[in-house]
Amino acid sequence: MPELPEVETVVRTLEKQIRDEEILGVDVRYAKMIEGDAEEFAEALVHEHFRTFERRGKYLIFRMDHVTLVAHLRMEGKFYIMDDAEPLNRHMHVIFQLHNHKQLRYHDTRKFGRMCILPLEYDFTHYKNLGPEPLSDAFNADYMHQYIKNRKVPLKTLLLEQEFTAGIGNIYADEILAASHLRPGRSCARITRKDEENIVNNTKMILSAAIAAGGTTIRSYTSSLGVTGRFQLNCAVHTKKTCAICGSAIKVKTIGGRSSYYCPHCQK
DNA sequence: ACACTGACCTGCGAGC
DNA sequence: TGCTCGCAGGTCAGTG
Repeated sequence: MPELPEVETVVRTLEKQIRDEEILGVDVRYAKMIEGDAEEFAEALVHEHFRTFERRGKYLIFRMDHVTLVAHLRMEGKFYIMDDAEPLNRHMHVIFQLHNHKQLRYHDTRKFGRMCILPLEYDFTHYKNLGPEPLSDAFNADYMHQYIKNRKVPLKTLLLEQEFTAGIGNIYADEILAASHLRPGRSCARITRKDEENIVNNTKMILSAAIAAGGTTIRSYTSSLGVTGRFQLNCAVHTKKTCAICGSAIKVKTIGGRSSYYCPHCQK
């Protein structure tokens, strides 16, 4: 379940670990992981160096010398940096050979993650119709007000729409709505201007707190644990049994096809 | 244009 | 104990 804060942590951690490292070879062990031709993917990356590290929504973006490498972890994707003498397991699907017997390994139990190659100068501003970054000034109450005009989807569904804002997943969507005292099933057509401001402000607060918390794990990073970041920091409602504020039993409801946790007392 | 559903995958836990 | 079944969830194609 890596969402924006986790992806940000992974990108910053990898930057520390493999910046300017050269790829000597690429072994794609599960071809469907690659969008496009897996052999061309591998060939395009040989002798390329990891130059800069960016994130757009939940996408990891590595600018190399002549191409851009893009990766999406989906639910369970993880990068590991390991010695090439370490045995591979059956969930390691893409292996990047580096110098000094080092390897960058992509691990994904459910094989949902994807990677692809794009041109070096590719502009990700409108990639896959992604909306504004939630931590940017472009994501504000005015923008939200405009966006939800003529819409009536549940707030939970709205927050998960990457076209609305890029990077929020199931866990943080629940947390943002809990902090905003709004139920996930509430229609976006039935909220006030003040609610819009609360949602925007709480989104920024919760995501930046999560990034700050994830960032602290960089120091304790060890290759055997994978480059993951700290997941699910101090959730108020997600997967909780009782509300930390009022003690009410947390309810679970499927909204937009996803389990949504909320406090029936604190959220209206 | 909008809204909703199923497919993609595998591991795990509940229930029988 | 061993089996089946449903669930987990990000994204996209397909349908209404």
